[in-house]
Amino acid sequence: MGRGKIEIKKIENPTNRQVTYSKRRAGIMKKAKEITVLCDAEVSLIMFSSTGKFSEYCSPSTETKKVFDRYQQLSGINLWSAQYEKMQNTLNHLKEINHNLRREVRQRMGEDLEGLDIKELRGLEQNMDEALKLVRNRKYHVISTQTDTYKKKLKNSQETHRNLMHEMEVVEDHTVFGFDDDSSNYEGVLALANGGSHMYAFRVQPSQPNLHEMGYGPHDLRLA
Amino acid sequence: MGRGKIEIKKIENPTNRQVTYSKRRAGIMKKAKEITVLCDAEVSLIMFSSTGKFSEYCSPSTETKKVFDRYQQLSGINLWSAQYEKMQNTLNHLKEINHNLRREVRQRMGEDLEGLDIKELRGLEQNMDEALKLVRNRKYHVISTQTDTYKKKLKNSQETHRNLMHEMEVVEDHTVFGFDDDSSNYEGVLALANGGSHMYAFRVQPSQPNLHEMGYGPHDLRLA
DNA sequence: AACTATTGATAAAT
DNA sequence: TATTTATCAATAGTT
Repeated sequence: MGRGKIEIKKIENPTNRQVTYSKRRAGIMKKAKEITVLCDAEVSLIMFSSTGKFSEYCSPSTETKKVFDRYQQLSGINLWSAQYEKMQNTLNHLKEINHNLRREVRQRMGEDLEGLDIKELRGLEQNMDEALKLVRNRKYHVISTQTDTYKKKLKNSQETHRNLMHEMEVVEDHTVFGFDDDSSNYEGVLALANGGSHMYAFRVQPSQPNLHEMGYGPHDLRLA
Repeated sequence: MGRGKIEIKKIENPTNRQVTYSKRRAGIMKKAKEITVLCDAEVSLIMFSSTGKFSEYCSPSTETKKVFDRYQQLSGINLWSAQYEKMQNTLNHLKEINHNLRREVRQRMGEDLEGLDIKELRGLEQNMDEALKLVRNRKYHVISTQTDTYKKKLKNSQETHRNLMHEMEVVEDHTVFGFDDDSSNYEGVLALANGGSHMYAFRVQPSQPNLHEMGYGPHDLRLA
């Protein structure tokens, strides 16, 4: 259908090939639209030119995704099983690690110790003992830091106050009660550090509720 | 192109429609093949007739799945977005929980304490202290159980031995050295329980190496 | 399913 | 790149 018939083989001249592609692409598109309307068919047509340009037609009643889904069903080919499997594996792997981490935490809380032999128990005890020392040290460090800050603040406000008093004395020749100069009363901070009955606020908690959706329900840690 | 032109609208006569579908389907298929060869293009054509019959053409250089993949990339439409996103969410969620669990474990090992305030440190210390007691109790329990077993075994073998000796005495009228009857020497077991310098064998370890594949490399706990 | 008159698609020229 | 045109291809209606 043109000025002389052509042999159906690759057009070597790139320009010519591109021109022919454009024309024939338009032709096929038109045909696809026509068969869609005339015959009430569903059509998905995807084309890539040799230069990589992409064009598609999809019958208006549907969308490409739906055609793909239907294609999957009818052809029996699962188009994304590979991807799916890979993710599923990663997921299972993460779940396993998660499970083990949970057990680790539980054991470090003194639960779930039935599976451990003497050697493991001894190791755990030793490890926890050392860790406890580290936590204590850290606590004391934080307390002393906080105490220093408190001392400084106190000193500052005392000075400010004293200055005020002094000014008042000068202006009104009047005496008011002041603070003790001794600032060794940071027992309050220590009391704050050791008092109260709050348990350690477990930091994983906020994301726990949704765990049930992933089948972790029965392993709930109830850590707080 | 036929005996008189036709209007492009649905053919109401079902027989006619089906005939036209067959003819035009063959036509489009041919066109698809031709453009594939002539223009070195990649084509995927999927059609469903109004009666549900499915036919496809796919250029020989590729396969339908590849065309779909490419379609996804170029069109920007993620065909599997729904399911993919769902899985991705679950995955991220698991990762987050994992991360938190790791921190929890690290904190219970005395690391990573910088982020905790006094109240939290106090709680952690208290919790670990109580947990440590539980672990110790469990250890002693296991030790005593093991000691009992040891005692029984010892008693049994002593008895066996004594019987043997007795028989030998009877038979050969000969005296040999035996065991002490006192079996309170389970210090050996206790020594075993407290001796050695092995750290607590971290039970998550076996599944750790593969973590790198999931981008957890830098968070490696080095717990053993 | 085969035929054929007719329209439609398009290769080459512009 | 778009338009034109001569020619071939597709197909609607018929058999």
